[in-house]
Amino acid sequence: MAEAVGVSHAAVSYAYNRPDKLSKQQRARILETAAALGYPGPNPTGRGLRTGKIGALGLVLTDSLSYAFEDPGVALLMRGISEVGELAQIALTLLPAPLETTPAAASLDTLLRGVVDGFMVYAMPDRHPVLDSVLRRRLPVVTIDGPALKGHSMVGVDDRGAAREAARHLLALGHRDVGVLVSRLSPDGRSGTASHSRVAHARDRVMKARVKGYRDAFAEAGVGVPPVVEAGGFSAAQSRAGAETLLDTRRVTAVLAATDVLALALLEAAASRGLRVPEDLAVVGFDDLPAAAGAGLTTVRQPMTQKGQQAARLLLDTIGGEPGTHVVTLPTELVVRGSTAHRATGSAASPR
Amino acid sequence: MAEAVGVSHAAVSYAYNRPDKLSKQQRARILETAAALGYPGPNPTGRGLRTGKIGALGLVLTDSLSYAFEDPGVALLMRGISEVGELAQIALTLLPAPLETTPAAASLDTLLRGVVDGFMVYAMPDRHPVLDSVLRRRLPVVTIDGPALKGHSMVGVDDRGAAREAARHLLALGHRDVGVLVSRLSPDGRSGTASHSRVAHARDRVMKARVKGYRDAFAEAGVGVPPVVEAGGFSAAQSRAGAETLLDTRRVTAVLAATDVLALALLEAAASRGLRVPEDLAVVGFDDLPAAAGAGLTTVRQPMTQKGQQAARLLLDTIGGEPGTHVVTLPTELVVRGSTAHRATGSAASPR
DNA sequence: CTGTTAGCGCATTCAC
DNA sequence: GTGAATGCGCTAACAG
Repeated sequence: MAEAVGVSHAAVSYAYNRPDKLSKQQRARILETAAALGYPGPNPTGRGLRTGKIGALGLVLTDSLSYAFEDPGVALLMRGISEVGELAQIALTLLPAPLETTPAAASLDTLLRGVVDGFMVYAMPDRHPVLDSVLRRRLPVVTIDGPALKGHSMVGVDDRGAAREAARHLLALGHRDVGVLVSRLSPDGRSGTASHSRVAHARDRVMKARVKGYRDAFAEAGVGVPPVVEAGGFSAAQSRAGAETLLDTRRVTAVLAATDVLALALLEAAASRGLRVPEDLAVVGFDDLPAAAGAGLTTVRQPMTQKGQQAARLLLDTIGGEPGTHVVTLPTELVVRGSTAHRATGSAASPR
Repeated sequence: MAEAVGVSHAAVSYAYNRPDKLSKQQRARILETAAALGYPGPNPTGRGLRTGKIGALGLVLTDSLSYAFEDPGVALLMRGISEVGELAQIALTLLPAPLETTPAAASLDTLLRGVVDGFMVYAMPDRHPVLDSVLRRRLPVVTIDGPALKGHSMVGVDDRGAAREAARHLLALGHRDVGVLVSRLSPDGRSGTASHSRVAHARDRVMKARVKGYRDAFAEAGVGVPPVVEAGGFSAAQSRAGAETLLDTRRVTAVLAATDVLALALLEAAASRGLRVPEDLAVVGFDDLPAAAGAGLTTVRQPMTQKGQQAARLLLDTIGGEPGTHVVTLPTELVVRGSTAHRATGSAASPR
């Protein structure tokens, strides 16, 4: 420490944090000699230990971070978080929540060791062990898209209601042979047609809620339960494969894709086999990613950036000591574009 | 602390970090009572203070983080970093490097307070004050795409050489009336046609290097220096505006766009005014973003993900105590697609 | 205004 | 094997 240069220990601390508690010249001299000696200023770790505040928000993402960056939605979410974080001079720390197959000890390491003031948990399947780790830290937590954690805030949308509306749209257009395409119902890598039981036991709350919403609409309309095909994951390759599977095995005039990534893959798959959209195949997505507009995709818009903003604000408030458990539900909106702008005629696209 | 429950202070530390230095049952009992008492395990801040290692890499991004997520290249970079970081059980902390117009005190706060083991600095213009802050911390630093910092490693590509090749490609196709479109030469918000002097004093090294490369090729070919139009920033809106400006003010048969985002904006602008690509207008981009392939864009491929991987590895090595300053230059490659697959005829697209 | 004191939670010596 | 002492760098409270 630089107190060797004249003053005492605490004085230099004041020089940095409490300019008012020091004479102007004293402070100037301290800062000056600090610069001369190459003292980098108060050590953040020491300060953190003392104050209990680090200045970083943790964002816990499913599986590997490297996947997360493939998902355009995650970028929007982070963007929202950043906007709020920057204002508060707070950094954003990305914490991967490893696959459950990883050895337990190692898997929780990053979480348990993450130097943050609180956590935001995104897209975590039910019963994921990482939830326990996060809770164990006894820091403020905000979940995004659930799960609802007792005593913690949460932000999300009404996935079920929004999906219901998407399905109603298709039904109103006259579609009766409709397929449902989801990314994954549970993180076990399975793909293909999903049984009723698999849907019922799905651990991905969001996918499950959307499927439920779709079914609601079919039940209302007195139309039979639509078949559900699972891509097995979120990657572009898996999405494309799922789309192909659906088109190969089902005779449908329309598809309810539970995410835009799936819907976009479906559009490509349809094009590659010469299906016209929406004449031969109508497609509805979910999310309204930036790419959806360009592709003319009818989809459910959900405000990802706002989700991030809200989550960050909620977390910051909780860290700041504000009490209360908030559940924020953001609005969604069905955006009708070219991929469904057509009345179904009854001539279903047939399997290959 | 939980030593009230039987054993002493250090024992519980051993229980977590040195399983070998404790009897099996002792350790089991400690961990068990810890769980019962809800002890979250060693406090990361305390540990960090003691060991000097935090378990997080800082990524310093230009301007605001919220912008950063608009840039598809940043996502690829982060992806590469994450792949390496995850393996090492290291978190990634995003640090915004505020605009220079922000009050100095506040602007450096996040950097100086960031609790990380080292920094990766991306796309920082020359003489940006944030560089001083980073250096002041006396932590390991790796710059990505420069600037070269004495005593620190750096990873990048040969922007000038790659750009030269892109320009040669256009020249070989017979183009003589070529425009250059760049995002920004210096972070001062200026846009429009850039003077020779503005190019010479550009603070964005990457843009400057690419322009130089383009010019190299024109000099080689004995063709006059191409005009440079500056979009003024990286956003979609600015890119589009820059594209319009170029097409409005210059009579060109081809454009060298210094980034794919610009090239894609150009493609849209061209389409909206009925210009055929490549017949009326040839376009070459730079980066080879995922979207480039879909758009049939001829472009220079640079391995963004690998850049991230390399940077993270280099930083981890340095943190690990490995000495040496490395400069890693990754390879690039010209990818020819539809946007230039045509010989120029001499009939230049005319300004509106 | 200034200097002194105490401890934030931990990992690591060193004795036992 | 185990326990006790030391200090990582800092800030807040207090005494001058």
